[in-house]
Amino acid sequence: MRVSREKAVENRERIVETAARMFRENGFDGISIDAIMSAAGLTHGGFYGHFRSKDELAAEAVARALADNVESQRHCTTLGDLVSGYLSERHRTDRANGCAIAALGADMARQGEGVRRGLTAHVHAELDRLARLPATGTAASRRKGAIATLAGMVGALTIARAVDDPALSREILAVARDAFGGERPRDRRSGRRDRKAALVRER
Amino acid sequence: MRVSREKAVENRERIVETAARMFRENGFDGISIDAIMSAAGLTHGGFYGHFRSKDELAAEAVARALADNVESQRHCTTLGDLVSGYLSERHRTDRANGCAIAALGADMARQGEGVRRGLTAHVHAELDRLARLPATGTAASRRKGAIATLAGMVGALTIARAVDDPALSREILAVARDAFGGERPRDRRSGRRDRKAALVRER
DNA sequence: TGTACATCAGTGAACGCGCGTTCACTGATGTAC
DNA sequence: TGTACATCAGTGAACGCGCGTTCACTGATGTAC
Repeated sequence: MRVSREKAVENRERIVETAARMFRENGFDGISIDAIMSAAGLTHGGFYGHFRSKDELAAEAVARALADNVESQRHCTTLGDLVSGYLSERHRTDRANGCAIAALGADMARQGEGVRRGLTAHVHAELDRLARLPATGTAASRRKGAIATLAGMVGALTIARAVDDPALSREILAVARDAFGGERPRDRRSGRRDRKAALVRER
Repeated sequence: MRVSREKAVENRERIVETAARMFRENGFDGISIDAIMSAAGLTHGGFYGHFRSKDELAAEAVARALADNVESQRHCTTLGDLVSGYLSERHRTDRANGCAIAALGADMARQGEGVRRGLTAHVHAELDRLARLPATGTAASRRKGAIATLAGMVGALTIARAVDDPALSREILAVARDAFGGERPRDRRSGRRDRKAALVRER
């Protein structure tokens, strides 16, 4: 049964949103077109009216997921806020709505052109954003800091999720929050650079 | 046709080794039992004489891969050596023989008990090892450093592999090498803490 | 040590299932008059 | 504005394929005498 053009656009939108969540939760190979379409309230047969292949949907879904990630970090005004949110227990648990890099990780490298292009653009943008947050330092040093911070966040979240031991998982998140500039709730006042410097000095 | 007990043990061994490489290269879902058995020089029918399921092989293969990772890092006497090797272009390219955490990343969290238990044990051991490498610092600060270093290495390698832009990929590896204590070939003499401190100071 | 037989590692066909994809069809929407 | 018809978004059955897994069979190995 035909549906209004407006409704069709909404349906397509809902498929992409649903896929963006389900791919992050289950991985690219862990979820079928049928399951995505069902979750979007449609049947699988209509899929190819919207997309040429599962790969094409994957590319759009990853782009959407990454755009949502940027949007949900928009309220963070300091690096500390951003890192604390990223390395929170909540983010560890909520894979479906969290960072697509950490959720799809190594599988990204095995995906098609579309997915990888979207990811690359996002990494460029995210590094620019992270480099703009600190108030001090040269452009070069801030870029280096941005790369180290992004790598640390993605790695810590990936390991914290993979590990089977809740105490170790919590420890990894807490230490990484500290090391990569996150602020603890009770301690919002002190700046990031102090704690980071302190950690390094301790070594 | 039957085969000597000795040969059967060798065959099983070869299946695990082959799987350890192929899973890292292609992901858990990206490679079939048939493909693994063929690569090991056998036919798929014999598989269930050695393992109860693909999951069971995955658990053994991951354990093997992680043990190989430890073995191949045994010659590293300084943190700098270890980090430089981990964040090298060679390691980025050679997924099949590299770090299993970076190669299987987010998929680990979606695997069964066996895989995750093996990974958890490895992370504990690897953190202990990393914490023993620096000559100075308290036990607590060295453990924190170990966690930050492991997270940074895994994240940097994951992103460097996923990204579509060779220049960005190289930059991420180079900066992470610097930030997480790797030493550049031309500069082996200066210790890790100096450069790390320098980077932080710049900020 | 040699012989006869039981064992069992490996083979290849087969099974059932779920997947990505295709397609004839339906019926509400959009359009031409 | 109302009517008749063309369009096409969505449906559900079907296709072909590859997967994990099973199984009857083979023939070399291991063992009992």
